[in-house]
Amino acid sequence: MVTSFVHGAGPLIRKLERLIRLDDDERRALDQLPLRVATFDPGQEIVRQGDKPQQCVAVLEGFCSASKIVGDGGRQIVSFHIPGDIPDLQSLHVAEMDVSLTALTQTRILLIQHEDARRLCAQSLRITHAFWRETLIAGAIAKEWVVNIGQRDALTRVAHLFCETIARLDVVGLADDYRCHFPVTQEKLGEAMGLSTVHINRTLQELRGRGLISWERGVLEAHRWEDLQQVGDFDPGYLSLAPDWVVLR
Amino acid sequence: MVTSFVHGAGPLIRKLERLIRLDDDERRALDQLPLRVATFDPGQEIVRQGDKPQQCVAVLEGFCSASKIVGDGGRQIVSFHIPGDIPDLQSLHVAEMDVSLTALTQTRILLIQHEDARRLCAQSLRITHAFWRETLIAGAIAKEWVVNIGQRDALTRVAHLFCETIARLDVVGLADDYRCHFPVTQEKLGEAMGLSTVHINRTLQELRGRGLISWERGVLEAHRWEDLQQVGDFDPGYLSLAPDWVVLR
DNA sequence: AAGGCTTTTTAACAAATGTTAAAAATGGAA
DNA sequence: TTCCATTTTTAACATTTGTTAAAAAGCCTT
Repeated sequence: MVTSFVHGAGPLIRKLERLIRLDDDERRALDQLPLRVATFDPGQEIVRQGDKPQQCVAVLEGFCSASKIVGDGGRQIVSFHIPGDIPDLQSLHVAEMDVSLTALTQTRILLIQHEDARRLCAQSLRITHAFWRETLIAGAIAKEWVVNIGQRDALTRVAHLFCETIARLDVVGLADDYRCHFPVTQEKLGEAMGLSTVHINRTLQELRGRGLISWERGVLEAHRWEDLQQVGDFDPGYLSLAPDWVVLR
Repeated sequence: MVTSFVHGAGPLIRKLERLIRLDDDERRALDQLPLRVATFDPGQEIVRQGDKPQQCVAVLEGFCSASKIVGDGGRQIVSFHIPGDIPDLQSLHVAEMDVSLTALTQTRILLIQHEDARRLCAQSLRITHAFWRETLIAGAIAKEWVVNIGQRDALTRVAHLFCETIARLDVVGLADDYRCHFPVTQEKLGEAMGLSTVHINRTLQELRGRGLISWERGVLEAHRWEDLQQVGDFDPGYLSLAPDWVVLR
């Protein structure tokens, strides 16, 4: 892992400001954070299940997955992470990583020492709430994944994931006209959806055959967003937070 | 819904002290909370998906489920809640309830006004962290449910849920020698596991036939805990937090 | 004890998805 | 360009799980 010190809290500040308003003091505190950046190649593990990390990571560029290994050797991807996500914020409170984070593409990661994150929390209740809100969104997405895998057939399930992905990327400006980067193999998609690679392939052909999507060379496009939402039984409500003035005055 | 004012922050204080240490000021603040208790009959909805509640609930007695409805009318239970849980704490930050909470048994619920919870957070960083930690455990359980439903076959899946339930009830002193109340119909169990009632029944017979469990009149017992853990591919790590001194000094 | 509702169990069959293996296509690296 | 590895696609078949319906058992109320 190659890391370098940087003075670039910009992306982190923008991230937190999507979660909650920050005042000048808070922005200044974030700006003074000693941050490092690390780069990972596709397939590299960023953090491993069972690790006891002393830092959190924020995705600057690239895509990652969070996965757990089961007894028989299978792997379940429990979330995909996109730029702006802080996928292991829970490591501030949980002793051992319950998932592995793996880079799906060339990925740039911001490293935030736990110590620094805790100092920030102690200094600013609002930043604490922002962190908490980040983990709540992750929890809401996880619950929706339970529903998706537990109740929906393969076609609906995959359509739902595509909708979720486009919706989340849109928030950070990475989806343009229902078109986004989605650099995942069909095998990975299967691991995320609890489906075999072969069945994923069948399902994709059906979605393409219905003219709902195209997905080539890692670029996903929804051709008829409304219809895709309907086929995917997708309602984006679970992705959004209450306005921060409800929480903090 | 019948409610009555009470002066009984005791259970709430004990709950939070399982999450983080509290000092006298914090205990006093909790003690002064204007709390109400509500009672629900089996099958009654405590909070409904889409609601915008002004309060959180803490389970004092009884069992509840959190579920989401899907487009075709199906229902997925995304979590079971036991005494000590605060199942809708996320409503402090999320505008609309993303799940419905339903009483599975006669249930006593403590109501905490959002306003009061927010004041507590503003007064005590430690209580904020305690709340955050509660939601993180819920998130960890949700991720494990994704794994359970996505990767494990029916037998393993149900065995895993039984292990999780016994382990969680044990923490609050409600499991004795791997024996606990688990007042759920096979239909509900199916909704939780993404399996049909019929298949749940087949699976239970297999578990009983192997002498791993008994489950009669709502009382679940693991006869050979180690073996049940193994069949259920259960590792309780995801249920526990870092000691609080790691987080706050 | 009888009646009626809910829950569990059984059975036969249907459908969705998994498995294995191989062929075709794709994309880098030399 | 060619080669090699990875990924996607196809095919045939196996297995798990779902569906429907009805019977049996359990449980609450009268």
